[in-house]
Amino acid sequence: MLKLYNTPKKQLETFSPKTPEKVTIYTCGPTVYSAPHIGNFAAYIYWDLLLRVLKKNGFTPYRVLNLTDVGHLTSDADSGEDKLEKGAKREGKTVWEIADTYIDLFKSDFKKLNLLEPEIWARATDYIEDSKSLVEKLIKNDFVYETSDGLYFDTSKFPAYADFAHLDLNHAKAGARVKFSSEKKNLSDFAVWKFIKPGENHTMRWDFLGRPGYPGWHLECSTIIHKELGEPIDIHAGGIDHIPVHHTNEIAQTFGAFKTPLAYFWLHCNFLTINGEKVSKSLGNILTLNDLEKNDFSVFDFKLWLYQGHYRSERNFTFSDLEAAKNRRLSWTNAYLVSLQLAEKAPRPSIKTSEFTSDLLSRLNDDLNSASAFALIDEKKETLSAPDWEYVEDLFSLNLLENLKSDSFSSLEASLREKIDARNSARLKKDFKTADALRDELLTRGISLLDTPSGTFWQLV
RNA sequence: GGUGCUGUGGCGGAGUGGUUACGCAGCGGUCUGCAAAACCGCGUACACCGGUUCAAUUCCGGUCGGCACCUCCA
Repeated sequence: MLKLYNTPKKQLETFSPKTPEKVTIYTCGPTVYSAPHIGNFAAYIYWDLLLRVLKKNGFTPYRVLNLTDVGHLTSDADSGEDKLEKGAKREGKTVWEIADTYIDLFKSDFKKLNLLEPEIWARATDYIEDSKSLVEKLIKNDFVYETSDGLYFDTSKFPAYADFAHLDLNHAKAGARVKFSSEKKNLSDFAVWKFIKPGENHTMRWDFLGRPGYPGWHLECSTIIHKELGEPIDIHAGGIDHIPVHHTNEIAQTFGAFKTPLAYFWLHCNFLTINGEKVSKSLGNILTLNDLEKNDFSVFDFKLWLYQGHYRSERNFTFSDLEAAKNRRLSWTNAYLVSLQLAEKAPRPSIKTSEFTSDLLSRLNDDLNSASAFALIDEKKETLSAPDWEYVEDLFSLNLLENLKSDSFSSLEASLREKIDARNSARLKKDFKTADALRDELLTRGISLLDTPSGTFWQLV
């Protein structure tokens, strides 16, 4: 029985989807205007575990991941510059080129991490017509009003507006740090569509209501969910930062247009800090997957590091902690290799399998408690069979055998076995010089030997 | 200022009203021809002050920290 923490309810709830054969999931995707960093990927790594746990529970996830390639202003107050326009200016490219570049980069990093591909990659600009018709519904239902710079959602017409995030609108400090449009009726009102004024330079533009404009940044999620999944969906997931504004506004739009809730379950992951500071460009502490690799880490070390904690806890990234994760991962790799070598002749009893795997899954079913699941792996790692390790890989996709490089296990095993047998017969003859020479030779290839009462095994250094 | 989260041994990090995970690092030991990144063992932690209770790290209140969001963000 899978239990998940449902943000608006502030408690764990048993997950049961409308249709187990098609669990509808929407995970908020990136704005594609600059290189994705490890903080961005933390979210997708956590949600990947969610998908894999759902599968092991017999569900079939159907997931949409959006790519925001338009209309994302530099400020939630619907003022400021469009981020893509800004990126284009910075790099001397068109906004369309910027979007393509960073979508490609995002997808290739996504693949590098071995994350499950969504059923649908949804580019916001592919849904402009649908977005327009959603706005038309909002107009028809009398939820929007017009100002000089766009169409705004009147949040006072949605009585439950503050409920989702438990907002205290009366105490919100009006314009404390954000200057807001004086034409707005309520502080929390937000743009669903922005007008492009004559002379204003905005490359991405669409005609709507007889004038040029572009969609507000909350709009695409409501639109895409309506078009591809049909609300209410089973799970809507995203970063913790989206609770008070973005998700609150999505819910308002969907209610205004369709009079229905948006999702049954809302999952939010916490943020990463790096060396105790928030990840931000201005602090200059952005790290990409590439930076990890340049420092001699695998992206899977990062994945393991993340899963050592919980998705709802804030995590502080340091390279020395990543080192600890790397060492842990190597020890799992070696335990896995020993189980494979045993499987060649005397496999470990398979009775362990069902017990271990069900225990592992039940720990994950407790709100994706991967840290607890990892503790179980460590406790049992000396007794796990090769199928047990496959199960671990199914869930966490840590690519434990990554460092075998191009060699497959069985070809490597065959070639190493010859050397190992030669060394052991030298040892029997007390020819330790030859035996040690063979051991040293393997060591230079990154292989260490493990002599045990039940035979000699090889491992990676 | 508002809102939310949080304070666990050297570091990281789960969890629990009473049997005190797990990892990394460290130390000690075992196996071994010698070794070992292999195995075993060790450290006796839960910010502080009250309260509830037979019993609190775990519940409640307060104090003092830390962080995040309210600015684009996952």
